[in-house]
Amino acid sequence: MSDTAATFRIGELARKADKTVRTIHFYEELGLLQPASRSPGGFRMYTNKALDRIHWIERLQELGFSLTDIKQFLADFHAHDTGPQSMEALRSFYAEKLTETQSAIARLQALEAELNASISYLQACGGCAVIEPVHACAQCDDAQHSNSDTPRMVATIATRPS
Amino acid sequence: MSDTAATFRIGELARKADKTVRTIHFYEELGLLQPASRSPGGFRMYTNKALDRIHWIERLQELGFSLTDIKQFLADFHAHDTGPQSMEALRSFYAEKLTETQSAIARLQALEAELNASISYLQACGGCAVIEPVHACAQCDDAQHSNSDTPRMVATIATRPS
DNA sequence: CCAAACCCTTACGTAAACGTCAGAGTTAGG
DNA sequence: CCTAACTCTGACGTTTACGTAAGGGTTTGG
Repeated sequence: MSDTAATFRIGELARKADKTVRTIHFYEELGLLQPASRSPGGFRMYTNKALDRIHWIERLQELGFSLTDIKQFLADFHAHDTGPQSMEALRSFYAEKLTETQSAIARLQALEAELNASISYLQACGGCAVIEPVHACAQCDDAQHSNSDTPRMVATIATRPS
Repeated sequence: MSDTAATFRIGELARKADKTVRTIHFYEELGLLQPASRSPGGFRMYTNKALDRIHWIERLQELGFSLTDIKQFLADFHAHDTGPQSMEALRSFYAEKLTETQSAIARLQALEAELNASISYLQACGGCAVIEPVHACAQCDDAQHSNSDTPRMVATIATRPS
């Protein structure tokens, strides 16, 4: 939690958070972030809490939430009467995303494996003497890449745009 | 690689690929997928190769490619004169995405850890007797969750929308 | 040969997450 | 007090990946 209750204007917040001013305006339009106060002239004034909030939003976006998901959650969160109820809402919100995150990881790892297989298969193409365009590769049975089948991610593309 | 050179119309392809007809039209507009032929009356006719191609597109989308990225790659791929050159393009294309995939996995794993920490911290809130709204939780120092600091993803939100 | 089910092309619509003016007011430094 | 730099509130523009609808032809089973 960033301390020091100093307040600053939107431009500085934008710099600190590495967002554009427009983005911060936009978050406010969605109800995701309010300035701590306004200057006499009407400028939005923020504290470091706003920074934390923005980082939190970033995290949730990385987890695959849309901004309106987040807005929706914030509404739910504050709709409860007691702290424990709100916290339980937060917990189940996170719990749900945890399982989604885990399956996302699994999917990416599967893709990683496919990429690795494809890459090592393709490595052998470097030593190939074929001078024809790539369609010829469809019938390739060069001993170079002998052991395994052609990976799907290679086989599929080495054919003319059908 | 799906075999049997039977050809079918776009509706069947859509069913097999679990896409809408519009999506397949759209892929064609982008140059990602051409029908193998047209019926006398002008209907698009496809073979199972189209299915493979669609699956390939799906994979790349999961890897974070936009459809225009894919279009761009296909252009590059076919722009080479020899098979080995094209294959090298494919290899470096995949190699680049491999590292991105790996860091994506790392990021998600970090998020997974944060979620786990937050969830187990929040578990303790169930036994809390506070009846006030959630802002009271900001000063919580209940012995329930004694050991660790409040996780960032909890601390940030347990404060009023500032 | 007839109708239901499909498909064609053309073209405008949509949601998300901002980008980009425009015209006017506000602050901070000198 | 003046000016450069910043901010304000609209409000329309942009990209991606399709959705949806219109006004037609095409296929195929009976």
